Amino acid sequence: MSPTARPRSRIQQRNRELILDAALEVFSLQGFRGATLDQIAEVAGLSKPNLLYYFPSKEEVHTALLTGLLDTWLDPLREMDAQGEPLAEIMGYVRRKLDLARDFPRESRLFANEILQGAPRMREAIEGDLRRLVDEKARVLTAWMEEGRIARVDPVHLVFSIWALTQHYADFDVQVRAVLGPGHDPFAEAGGFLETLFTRLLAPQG
Amino acid sequence: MSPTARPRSRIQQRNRELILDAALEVFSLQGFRGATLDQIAEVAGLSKPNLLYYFPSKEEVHTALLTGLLDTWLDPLREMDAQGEPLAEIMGYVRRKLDLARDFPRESRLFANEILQGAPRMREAIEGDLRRLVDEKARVLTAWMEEGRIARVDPVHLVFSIWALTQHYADFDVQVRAVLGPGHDPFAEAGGFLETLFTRLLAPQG
DNA sequence: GTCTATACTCTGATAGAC
DNA sequence: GTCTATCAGAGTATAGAC
Repeated sequence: MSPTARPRSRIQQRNRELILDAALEVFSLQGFRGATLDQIAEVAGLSKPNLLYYFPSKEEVHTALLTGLLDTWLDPLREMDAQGEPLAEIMGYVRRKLDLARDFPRESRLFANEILQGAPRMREAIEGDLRRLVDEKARVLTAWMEEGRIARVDPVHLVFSIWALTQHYADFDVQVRAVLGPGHDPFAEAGGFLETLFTRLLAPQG
Repeated sequence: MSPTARPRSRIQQRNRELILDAALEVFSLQGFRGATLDQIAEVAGLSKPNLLYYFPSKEEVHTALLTGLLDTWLDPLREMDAQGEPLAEIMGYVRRKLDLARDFPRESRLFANEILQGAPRMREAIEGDLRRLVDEKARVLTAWMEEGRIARVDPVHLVFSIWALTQHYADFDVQVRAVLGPGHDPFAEAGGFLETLFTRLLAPQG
C-alpha cells in the first residue's frame, strides 16, 4: 500500500535525506570542488564509506541536488498568469520569489555557486528550459505593456531585476545583515521595498 | 642611457602580476578551496615551485587579491556627493558600479564567492568600513528625501538594490547571456534599463 | 547496512641542483 | 630565479569483516 514510487526502507529513505541535506549545506557554502565528502559525512552524522554506500560518488550527490532545483526555482515564474491582473501577477511573482529566497537560502546559494562557476553542470537546462520559460513570459509582459496595463520596460531585463533583487537577500545574506546591523528583518524590509520599487517602475504612465 | 636601477625588481613585479592575474581568474571561478596552485601556476605560465617563490602560500595569494578589492568596490559609492544634484548623483553611482561590473567581472565574482561562503576572510572589513560608508551615504539619501528632491524609499535597501542589479550582470553573466541569446550587449541594455528603473523609483512624487 | 583499513590520486609546500 | 624531485597530508573511492 505504500505510495512511494521507488520502494526503499525507511532507513534508506532517511539516510538519503540526511546526506542530501548535509550535502546542500556544504556544497552551498563551498562549491563543488571546495566541498569534501568528509564534511558532508560529518554533517550527516554518517561515516564516509557509509555515505558512499548510498551514493556512488561525490558527483552523484551533487547531481541529485541539482536535479529538480531549477524546476523549483522557476515554479514561481510559471505561475504568473497571462489572464490575471498584470501588476498583481508581477507582484505575486516577486513575493513568491522572495519567499523562496527566505525559506531556501541554501538552494539559492547552490544555484549561485553553479552559475558563478560558469554553470558547468547546468548549462543545458539554462539554455533550454530556462530560456524558453523566460521568452514565453516576456511575451506576456510585452502584451501587457502594449495594452497599456503596465509601463513599458525591457521585459527580459525586468525578469533579471526580479531575480537579482530577490536572490541578493539569500546569497549576500551575510553582507546584508552586517550592513543593517542587529534588530532588522532583512526579508520583511525587502518585501516592502520591492513592492514600492516595482509599483513605481510599472505603474501605467499618465 | 639610464641603466636599469633594479632589474630583478622588474622581473619580480611582472611575475607577481602574472600570478595575481592568474589567481584572480581561478579563484573567481572556483572559490578559495576549489582553486589549486597547479591551476594558477599553469594559467600564469610558471611552475608551482616558482609561484611559491613569489608568494609563501596559497593563502597569501588570496589575501593579496582581497586586499584593496573592497576599496575598489566601494569607490563609486564614495564619490556620491551630498552637494550634487540628487538624481544625477545616484544615477552616476549606478553608472560607475555597472561599468565596474562590466570591466572587472572577475573581481566581482571573487567578491561574490567570498560573501557566499560567509565572508570568512572579509567579515571585519564588511562590518567595519563597508557598514560605515553605507550608513554615511544613507544619511545623505535620507536628507535628499526629506528635502523632497527624490522620492522616499528605504535608503539602505536602495543601496542594496544598486549592488544587486549591477553585480548580477557580472556574477550571473553566463545565465544572462544564455537567456538573451546571441546578438545582445547585456551591459549596454542593462544601462538603459537601470536608468529607467531608478528614474521612476526616485522621481519626486507629485 | 555499517564499520575499519587501505589503495591511490591530488595538493600544498619544501629541498636542493643549476 | 627557475627547475626537478619529493614529502606529508588530504581527498575520493574500494575491499572486506561483521
